[in-house]
Amino acid sequence: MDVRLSEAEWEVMEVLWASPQPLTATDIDETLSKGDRNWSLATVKSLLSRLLAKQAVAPAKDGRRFLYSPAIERSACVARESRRLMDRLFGGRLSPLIAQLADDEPLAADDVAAIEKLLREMKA
Amino acid sequence: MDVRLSEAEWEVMEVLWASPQPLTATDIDETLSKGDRNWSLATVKSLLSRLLAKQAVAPAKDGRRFLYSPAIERSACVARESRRLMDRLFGGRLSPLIAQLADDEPLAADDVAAIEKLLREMKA
DNA sequence: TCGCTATGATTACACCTGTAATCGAATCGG
DNA sequence: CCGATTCGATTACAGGTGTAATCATAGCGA
Repeated sequence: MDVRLSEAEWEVMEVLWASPQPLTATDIDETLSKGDRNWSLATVKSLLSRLLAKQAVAPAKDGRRFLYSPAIERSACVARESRRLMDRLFGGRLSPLIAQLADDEPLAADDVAAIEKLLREMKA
Repeated sequence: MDVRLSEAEWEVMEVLWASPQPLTATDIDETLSKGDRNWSLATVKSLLSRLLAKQAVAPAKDGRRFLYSPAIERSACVARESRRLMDRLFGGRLSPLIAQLADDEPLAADDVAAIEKLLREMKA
């Protein structure tokens, strides 16, 4: 349940999360090759093995091969990572995080609007 | 310049960043022992060696031992880590990050107020 | 002066990570 | 039916990480 993903494992999970269908190792490799990642198929299979070991993906036998689908939710993983960072670097407060990021690079106008909307909804 | 810190290294750096004075390895070990971290002095010294190797801390000889002070800025490290996470998990947008964290656990009222203030200042 | 102690340096070592090669079995094409 | 291909599984291997023991040495206390 408490799964920690390495960065390379994340990349594989992102492909699975983005797909409505279970995928084969080859599918995943091809999708990744279209991005900036250019791993060998063997590498992708290694990562899948590790993800299987930590039960982050679920295998379904399809003849001689496997179809893989995510066994954990992206939102849960994202929540855990975000919270870790916020706790570790900002003492669990959100506003310094925002200040930091906004200071680093000005926010897009629609991003600001989205945040304001969030705050309004939160109060309701 | 482009320093990546491991989590254990971060803990050591936090102690140095929090101190107005350079510290000895023993000082750092004692400070950490007061927290939840309970490393042996040897461990702290190992971490200091690694931080020296990546030039994240600066040593000043003080007789037979060293006084250590940070050689990189906390804000720069924090900015880099925050941005990495935002890019990796939220496509570089801030609002989904906030939505995620707020959804995960309601924000403190004063945190909300701080964010509103930030937004107002940003527009000015 | 001489052993004890504190200190940085060196070495250790298991586990994680990125990145893959290889192996053995299954299958497909001919 | 046989060789080529395709899979998953196993193994590899260097570099990072957490955690520390050990070593050499320089000074402190008696």
